[in-house]
Amino acid sequence: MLNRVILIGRLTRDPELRYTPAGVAVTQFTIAVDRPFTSGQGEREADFIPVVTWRQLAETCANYLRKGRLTAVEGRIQVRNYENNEGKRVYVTEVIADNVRFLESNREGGAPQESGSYAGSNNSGGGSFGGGGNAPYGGGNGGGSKPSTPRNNNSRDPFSDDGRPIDISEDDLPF
Amino acid sequence: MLNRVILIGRLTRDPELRYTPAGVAVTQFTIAVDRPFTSGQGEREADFIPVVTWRQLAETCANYLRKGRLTAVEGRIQVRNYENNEGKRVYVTEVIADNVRFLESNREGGAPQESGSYAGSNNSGGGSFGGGGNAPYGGGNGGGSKPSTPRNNNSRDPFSDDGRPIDISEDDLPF
Amino acid sequence: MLNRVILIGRLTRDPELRYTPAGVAVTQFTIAVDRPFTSGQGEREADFIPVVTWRQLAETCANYLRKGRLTAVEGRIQVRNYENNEGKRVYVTEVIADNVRFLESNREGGAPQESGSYAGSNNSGGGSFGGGGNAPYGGGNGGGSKPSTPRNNNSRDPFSDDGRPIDISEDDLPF
Amino acid sequence: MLNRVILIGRLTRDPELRYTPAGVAVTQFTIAVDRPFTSGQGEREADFIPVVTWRQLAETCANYLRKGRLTAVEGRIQVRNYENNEGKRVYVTEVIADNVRFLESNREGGAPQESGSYAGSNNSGGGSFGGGGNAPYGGGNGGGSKPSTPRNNNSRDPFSDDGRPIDISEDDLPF
DNA sequence: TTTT
DNA sequence: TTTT
Repeated sequence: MLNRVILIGRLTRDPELRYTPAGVAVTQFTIAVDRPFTSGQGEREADFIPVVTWRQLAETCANYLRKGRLTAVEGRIQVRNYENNEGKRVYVTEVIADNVRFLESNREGGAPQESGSYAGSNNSGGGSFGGGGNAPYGGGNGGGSKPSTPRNNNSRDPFSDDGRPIDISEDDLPF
Repeated sequence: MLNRVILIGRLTRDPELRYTPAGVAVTQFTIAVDRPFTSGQGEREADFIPVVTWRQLAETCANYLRKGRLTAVEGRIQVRNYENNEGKRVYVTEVIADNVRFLESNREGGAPQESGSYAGSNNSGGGSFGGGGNAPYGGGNGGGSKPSTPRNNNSRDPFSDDGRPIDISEDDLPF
Repeated sequence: MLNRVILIGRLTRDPELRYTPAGVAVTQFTIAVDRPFTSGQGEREADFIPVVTWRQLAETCANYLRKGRLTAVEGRIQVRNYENNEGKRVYVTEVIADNVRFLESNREGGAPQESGSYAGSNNSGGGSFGGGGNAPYGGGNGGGSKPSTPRNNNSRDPFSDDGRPIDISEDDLPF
Repeated sequence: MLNRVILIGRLTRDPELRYTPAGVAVTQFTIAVDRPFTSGQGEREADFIPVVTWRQLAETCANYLRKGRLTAVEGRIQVRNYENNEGKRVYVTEVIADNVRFLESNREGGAPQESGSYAGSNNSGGGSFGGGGNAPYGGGNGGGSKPSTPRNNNSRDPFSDDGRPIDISEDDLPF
């Protein structure tokens, strides 16, 4: 009946923008959030929490977020599951974000960017990677930063780019 | 740097109280939270979110929560991982709760219990299931408790209806 | 840049539905939230927090909420100010809610209603109190409804008790 | 029963550190949070939200926060009231913070500081303004920043420094 | 009375 | 598999 998450942490990699077969933008990234205490061994640990954004917000995140950036994320916890190639049910827990705030700007030494986007209207999509990424608030994009090429290739990760269509079905589309 | 979750939903089962080898109480349960929208096929789905509580709060939850009960949970997302018996790394995402509110009492037809506990002091543990379940706030009640009348609500309420037009202008309209 | 509030408490009065001159529905109510500690004199105190809802949600609240009901509110803090009749600036702090959950049903002894509404589309307003109060999710129920059995909870639950020791190590112990 | 607030915004002034007669540190500051929409006149507005911190966290905030800094605040809404000098009851709404995160460092062009503090242990206090401000994490304090001298002098503001003891009683002391 |  |  109520499901609300707020996180502040840093991206572990550049975000990955994809499109569903129907052309809806999705971007995924992981945010590292330091724990508020140290482990038994005196080490400061972090939780690595997967985040998913959809549509306009997906494109904004792909355009503006980068590895290492301090970021605030607001959303809800979602647990989806699928059957892997060994016939075993795998559970994936993600934060579906509807609000993302960029707490550090693109420019070196610059101030945090007073931007971010609430989940916006549907994007009729083109399907081409990185296409149509409308900048919010008319801003220059701040650097050669086109959305990073995916680096990982683990068939268990629903977001890995292995040339096959993503395993997020249209059914997972929120709102 | 910040990691906060608030959930309201229902327990899918009775909670399970265990003790670590060192005698620290842990209880786990899963809370079903309905999604705020219907799926493509028009069905209302839910997320099943695992919750973990420790120490005194663990014992209180084990004593007072039951399958089906409406419950509010406050905590943080934790992602731990371990190697399974096939040598594969498995990731487990849980909400570590530090505040749990029982929104329905134990007795049929009763009012929600105005209780719940913040994470408390360490419990040196006994090991026996259900042992030591100290009632919060002085005692089993759960009883005839009709919704408490709000404490005081005299002329101080700025929203009392005194027949004059409201002082909210159109400018205050959000969204 | 981010402003999020979640409250659970009880209404101090029935909600008040008004309409702006342009016919937009607004309802206001105050929610009493017990403090999580007792005062120096050992009394349990509460905060009385004013809540405002707009449009469809305003009408739903006016139709379903009543004095004393346990209610969850999600929204943002707003501080507005106006000049009073003595020419003095008065500051008013309210929670502008975009999500309200009714944790107790209308009928005595009934289960909490699995309803509530996200801020919806504009309502062109009628002006008559209680008009148009569309029940959310198809209808008056409120009835014999014993807590719904959680939808499904088959073998997928990672916390089912299968007799083996739990896989949480002492290292996972927080705080 | 549950009362949680999370804010991200900028300080409108340097924070003000005081001590209660019993020597407990309190600091107050206001955080400006931009609204997520523009007003009818197309202007972007903000809410100015008063924040109070106690004890160790109060001293940390006084030492590290400055006007204009981007800051995350976690806490609860508190509504207290007192009688002003005209015998009228005045309501004051504040966020009592138990977690504050400094999202911008003290150094120009530097990275956000991975610090902040959870509400800590009591401080037996000295009573002298600015005394005893133990730096967290052993850090140098980062600049000529001694706690700002108070600037405002409105007898209605419980935090104004007019030479009289503050009107926050020991009773308001949380936890 | 306000921050970028 | 991870961020500063």
